[in-house]
Amino acid sequence: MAGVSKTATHRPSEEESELRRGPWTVEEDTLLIHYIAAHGEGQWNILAKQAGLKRTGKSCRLRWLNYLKPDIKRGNLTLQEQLLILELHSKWGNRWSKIAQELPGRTDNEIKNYWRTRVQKQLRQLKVQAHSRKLLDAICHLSMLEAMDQTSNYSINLPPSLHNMNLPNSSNSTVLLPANHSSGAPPPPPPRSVQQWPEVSAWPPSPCGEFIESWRFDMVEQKQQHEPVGAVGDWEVGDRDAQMIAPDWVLEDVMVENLWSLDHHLI
DNA sequence: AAAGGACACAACCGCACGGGG
DNA sequence: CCCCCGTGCGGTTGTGTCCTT
Repeated sequence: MAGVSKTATHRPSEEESELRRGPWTVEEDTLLIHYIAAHGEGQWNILAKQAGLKRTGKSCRLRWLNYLKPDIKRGNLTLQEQLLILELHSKWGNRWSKIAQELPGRTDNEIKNYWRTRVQKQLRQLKVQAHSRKLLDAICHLSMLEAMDQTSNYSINLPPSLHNMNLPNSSNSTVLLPANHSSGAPPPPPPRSVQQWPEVSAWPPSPCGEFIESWRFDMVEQKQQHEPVGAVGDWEVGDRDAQMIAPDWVLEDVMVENLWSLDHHLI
């Protein structure tokens, strides 16, 4: 990569030998930031020259959008963000930029890296089938489990897109998420009604339980680093939204078609 | 302590698309 | 209609860091 030139496709120019590649230096970052602060972004090739950067316009644009832009959010993805990525990927596939639009402050590159390094690894290890409803089911279980986690010091607010999923409305699969905990306070303990709040172990076994447990463990490990609730989305969880997915729920056709378009050889 | 492997992430690449000349 | 250029996107790779043996 750095210092590796693909000369077969590289367009030669008189300045080629001066073009820098690889990691950006602090000085380059400073140049780019100051130039954009004064002149705005866009016209990246011109920008690169006028700013005195020995980089391609493309490289400048990428550096700005993925790293230097002021509203870029640093740090680990929150649970909410991870769940949203899972859900959106199930709908849109590898449309990283589109997914990134739903996560303010996160870049498509970051989400893509997260998916390839974390999610795909997990799916591969657990041999979760692509294009299976199991995984989406697991996501819903996972959301619910996290929301009910008594040791959690944060609350989880499902993204609106999850509320719009085609969930069944059967009486034995409702009201598993305590409503009215979107203000940042920890979720209240669930009422001990067996019918409404069955013990986790008494729930219908998830078709992807191993995946869930693995994922939960992964998430618990990250809890120390989580941002305060509300730092990302202000998703509200209302009574209507506090519904749990049943094990036999029906996927919308479009979701089935787009579900987990992972590389088949990896699964 | 050292070596090798695994992992995470920044950065690059090719390609596609749209607008302007 | 064609060409050029800027931009955006998804896939891939290089490299530093962490982990394991």
